[in-house]
Amino acid sequence: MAKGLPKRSENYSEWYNEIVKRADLAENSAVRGCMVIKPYGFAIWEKMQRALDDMFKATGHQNAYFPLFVPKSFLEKEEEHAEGFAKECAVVTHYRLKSNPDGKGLVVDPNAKLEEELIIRPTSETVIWNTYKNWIQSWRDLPLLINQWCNVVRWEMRTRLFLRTTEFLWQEGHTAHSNEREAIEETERMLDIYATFAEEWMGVPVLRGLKSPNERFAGAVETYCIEALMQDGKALQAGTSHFLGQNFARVFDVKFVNKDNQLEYAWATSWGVSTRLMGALIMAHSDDNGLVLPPKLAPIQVVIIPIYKTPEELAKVSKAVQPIFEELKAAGISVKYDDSDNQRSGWKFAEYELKGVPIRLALGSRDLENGTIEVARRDTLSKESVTIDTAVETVKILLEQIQQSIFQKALRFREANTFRVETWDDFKTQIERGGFILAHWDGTAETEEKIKSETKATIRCIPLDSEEEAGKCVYSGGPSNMRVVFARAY
RNA sequence: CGGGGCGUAGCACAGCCUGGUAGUGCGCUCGCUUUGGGAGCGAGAGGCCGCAAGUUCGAAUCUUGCCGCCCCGACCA
Repeated sequence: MAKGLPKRSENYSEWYNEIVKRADLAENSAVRGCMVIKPYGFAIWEKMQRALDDMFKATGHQNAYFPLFVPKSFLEKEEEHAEGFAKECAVVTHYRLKSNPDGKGLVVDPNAKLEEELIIRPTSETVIWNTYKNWIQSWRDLPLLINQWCNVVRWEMRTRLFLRTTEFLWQEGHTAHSNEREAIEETERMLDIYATFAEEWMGVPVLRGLKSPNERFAGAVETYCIEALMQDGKALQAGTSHFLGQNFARVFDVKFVNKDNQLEYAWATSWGVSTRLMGALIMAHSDDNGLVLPPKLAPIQVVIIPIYKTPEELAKVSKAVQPIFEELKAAGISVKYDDSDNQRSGWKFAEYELKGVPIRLALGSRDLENGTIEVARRDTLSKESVTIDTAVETVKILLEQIQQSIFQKALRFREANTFRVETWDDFKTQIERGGFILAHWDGTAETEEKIKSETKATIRCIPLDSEEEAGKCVYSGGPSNMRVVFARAY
């Protein structure tokens, strides 16, 4: 176990915080609720960005950039949207400071009050649809498939590194379509991309589903989401894709002439994932030794550590390492040879485990004699010695295996922690133990609200693949034709 | 905004109750010995004890006020 790291099973949130800190991912900044993402953490985020961006481009999307500031009048336009975000907006009211006439420092210059307040974007639907008005005239302008990578600000009461920060990084896609069917297809396509990314890149299995009306994005007709289960039994919403209908087109007057020469409002979608994915990644796989990274997202996939006593010995080891290092690099594998002499090898072992590096190779004089090298995998902590000439091949196979294996492990965990529950008593007992609960729900907001206030459990989603099944609501006993997923969530 | 807790070296903390030389561990610097799972010994550097006022011969310690941070709720990607 990593020295000084709290045990995952004893205090999950402390464990989480320590992993974030000790693995050099991020830290709280001096600015309230904001975080500093450190280079190692950012390198992981960049890998996520690149993979997602490639998927967006492959489905015809283009990147663009829209303003940070949203005039208050924009935000007001769509009523539900405005109401949903009003409580968490940072507002710019002035544009100038001046020296404090009563002493040191600066004060807001009262003469520099803005005529209209500017909101720092909590999301960009309004600025973007205000722009789309000028971009869309004809059905030939559609579909318009735009994404932007940016930061947003939501003034949350309580924050947690990566999971909920006042400012966070994300991508938000905003598309416009000429008809409803195509917009819904887009919404589902993007959800699918998110699910694929979560499972194949992050190794995090997700449920795909619809949000209940209560949990829907403010201003959306339908919100699709992917939900992941963390190791402490709590759910994490990992991505959302919204079908916005014509709501934003209507309030921003985005009309186009269709093929029948009729004026029509455009149909909208929006979808996003954020740096919260970093939190999901950490919580889904890591253990008492630190972070566990899927090879596809690891900034360093293989670390090579020399074991030596004297400089001469190091020189010999380095010479033996060199061809392996080059070959791995040539194979497109990100490899680091850590021959720094300010730490001992045992310290390095622990350090790279803490940082989640998937594979460690260790080579010492004993190996030189035997023509072997030690290969250790981070996910299982198992070690084996292989002959030096098979090392590169072993690494290639192992990287694949680890990627699969951590996904399978997370999947088994989710399966073992998903429960079909029939009675309210069982529900209350099970929710305390964590996990996903599949239960019948009468479909009313009242029941949903009562369950939430009595147990802190929310409907995470109505799974897309769930089958019709007659049953009785676990709370009210009312009729239900489908099970929904309940859990406590981050 | 309610309820708890904490501000002392780069980091983690003790000391405060009962006022009197500023401490410990980690980290850092130097030296020697070590080196196949977070090395050992020795020597050293490093402090406006959160800020301000008060009580006192004397305050890290007592009193009051302020500021900041963390945890638990309400809010949430």
